[in-house]
Amino acid sequence: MAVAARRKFRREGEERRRQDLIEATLDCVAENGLQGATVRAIALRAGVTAGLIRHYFPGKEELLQAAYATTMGRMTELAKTALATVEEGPRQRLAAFVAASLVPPVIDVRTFSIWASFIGRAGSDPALGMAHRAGYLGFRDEVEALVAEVLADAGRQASAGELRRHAIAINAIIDGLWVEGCLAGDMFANGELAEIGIGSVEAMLGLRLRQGDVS
Amino acid sequence: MAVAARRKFRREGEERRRQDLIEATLDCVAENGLQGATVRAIALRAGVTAGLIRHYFPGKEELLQAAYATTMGRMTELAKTALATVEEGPRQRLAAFVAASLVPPVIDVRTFSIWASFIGRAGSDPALGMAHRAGYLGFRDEVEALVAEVLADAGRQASAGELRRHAIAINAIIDGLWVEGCLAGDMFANGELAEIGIGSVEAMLGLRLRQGDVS
DNA sequence: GCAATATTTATACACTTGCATAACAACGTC
DNA sequence: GACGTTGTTATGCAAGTGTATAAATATTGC
Repeated sequence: MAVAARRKFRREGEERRRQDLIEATLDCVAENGLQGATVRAIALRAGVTAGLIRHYFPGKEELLQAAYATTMGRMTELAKTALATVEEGPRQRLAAFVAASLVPPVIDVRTFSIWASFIGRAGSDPALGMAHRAGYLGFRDEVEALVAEVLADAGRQASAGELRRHAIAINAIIDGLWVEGCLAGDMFANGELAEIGIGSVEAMLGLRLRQGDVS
Repeated sequence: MAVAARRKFRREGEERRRQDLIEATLDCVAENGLQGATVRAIALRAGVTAGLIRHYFPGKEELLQAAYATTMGRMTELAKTALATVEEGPRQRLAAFVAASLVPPVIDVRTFSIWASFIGRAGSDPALGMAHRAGYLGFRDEVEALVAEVLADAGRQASAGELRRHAIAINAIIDGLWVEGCLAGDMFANGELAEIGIGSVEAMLGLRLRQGDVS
């Protein structure tokens, strides 16, 4: 009688397994929302059995939190990278920042699905709400600092209130274009969203960000 | 021996019950996401028993679709109402449109939670994706028509491409401010978002929308 | 090779899920 | 007031849920 053969397995490093589980979780969420992120579906995707999840996380809830924190971290990291790679003047840096936020890999359905799935519960889940707020404010402060540099570079002076308003508005247009780009990327030509984003920021600040660009 | 007394009930009209069930569904989704929208939770909130749901809808899926359609309809209806109530010139109408989108009841956590919960699955669920696209394009067309009127009123002429870009950008800033307002309304003063929105649109179009407003 | 360890699998359990069905009672009609 | 219609409740079921626990095996150090 063939005794049911036990499944072969390999022991992976702790950090590696954690990461795999988180990635599998994000895949599940992206495809079928939080509903689709069941321990069994996650385990299947990670190539392990369901029980293992509880060896690395106290429970499913903690795994989801870790997964959300991971995506948040990735998004802000991408934005900061875009900032760090441009060494030219403030205007080019702001333009690069806006543009980077409006092309892949920041524009991405998968990321958007995950973001929406989690953020939908930010209203009722205080922890999620705080996490979003922190991320948003961090992003906005970045924008505000950038705007301040740009205006200073142009020899203009802005009050704290003006700076704040500019940061809010610029942040909003990036967010709005990001959402649309993620949801209906095929409706826009390559680079069109970045173009519109930069153009809008220029209009709002009343100065050009791209030097050689005559249009 | 007290035989378990059967629950008293009233027969409501068909349309009334449908609407109640949809409303209960939206409440559940708003509070706990799609996960929270179980037939039992919905029924409890609607004041009926779970089985009744299947008397009015083929299944839970159809109830969710109906609920989503309802919110979509409400949002576009609110926008159109804002448009219809202003009879003055094109500029005032555009300003009113923007402002109406950035104050309650359009700015509302509950609506946002519902929107996010559903839209998160637009990437994988074709029906949802199409529904969003239709709604978005409808909204954008409205904006585009409005912008065309405004520019004409200002004696300016714009190519189709310019109009399209303006519509996309204005739509984006409304969306972006809407998201932030819903998620963190307490961070903004009353009317601040509307103010920022209108100001941004003015900057993008290069003309003022509010006549008497000297700031 | 061999034992010790703890990662991983397998199984079980209590609970929830959506749905099917049958019993019931509220309402309109005569 | 009796009566049939059907909106509504109650109950049951199979599948799926997260978690707890024990058994098994891959890996490490000797």
